[in-house]
Amino acid sequence: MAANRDDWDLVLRNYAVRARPEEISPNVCLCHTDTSIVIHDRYPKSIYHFLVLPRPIPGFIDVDELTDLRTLFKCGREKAKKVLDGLAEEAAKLKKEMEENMLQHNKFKWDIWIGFHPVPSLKHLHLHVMSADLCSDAMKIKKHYNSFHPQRGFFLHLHEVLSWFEAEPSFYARKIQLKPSTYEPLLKHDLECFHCNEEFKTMPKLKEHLQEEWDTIAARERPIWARKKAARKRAEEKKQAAEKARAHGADEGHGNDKGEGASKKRASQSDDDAEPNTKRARTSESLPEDEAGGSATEPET
DNA sequence: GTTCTAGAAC
DNA sequence: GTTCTAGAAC
Ligand SMILES: [Zn+2]
Ligand SMILES: [Zn+2]
Repeated sequence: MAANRDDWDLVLRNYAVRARPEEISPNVCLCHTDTSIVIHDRYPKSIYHFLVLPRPIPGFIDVDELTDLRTLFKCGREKAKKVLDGLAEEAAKLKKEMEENMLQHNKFKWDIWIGFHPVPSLKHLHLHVMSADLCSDAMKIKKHYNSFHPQRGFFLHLHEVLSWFEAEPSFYARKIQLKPSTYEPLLKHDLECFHCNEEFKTMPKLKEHLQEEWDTIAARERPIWARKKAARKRAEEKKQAAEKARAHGADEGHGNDKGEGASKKRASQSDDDAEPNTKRARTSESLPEDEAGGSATEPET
């Protein structure tokens, strides 16, 4: 079962066909259902980067039909829709967890992209669910960058793919061909920042700029989320104080039933715990609990 | 998908 | 001389 030079493109399929996904290393596989599994991208191209893989289902869909988007559409419109809806549902759950993790570890949350590559390198359909930053050590070459640029056209957003089902039959028919020749040239496009469209001549320059873009957003957003958190905390304290006062009043029977609790805290403080904006907290891709430094063999894309 | 590295670009 | 890209991988 050695990972030969010849089967590098089967990594994802090998996960998808596992009868017991729970036996896959937790450093690789986050969670699974009867119809899908969620794994870490082994070479994440953003701060958060996951893949949702559909599992073959006896009597419904087999592994050959799940090679990529093109083979999925070839096996029928209704079948394709069911698989995509299933992936969408899983991605929505994952997105929510990612946002919670962002707030917890980065003190703010930012956009999340959900989509496919029309011409994938690895076999087996995989839905990318990734944070919108493209800041990562594994982001190295132009092809990587353009394949995830949200407006380049190569990255097919899930909502876009789903919209094909609502379009004219001729449009649908054309889209589901997913011809490599229409997509591959997009990967050669000049390097442009997806935030501000500035052009860069080399990847290192672009990467430096992308980091600055993210730092700027973080510095802008963190104080906002810190204030929200502080407001929630105050509201909770006020509520608890009110309950305590009510209970106390009932016990002693000396309540002046004005309904208003005792809490009158007026924090003149501007911000409880506004983080210093310079912070570059960079939580890794592990979601459920912290567990950086995973060294297991995670899948690549 | 990545790694490795020749040679282009600066 | 160093940085960076891009094509082969038996
Ligand atoms: Zn920019
Ligand atoms: Zn891929």
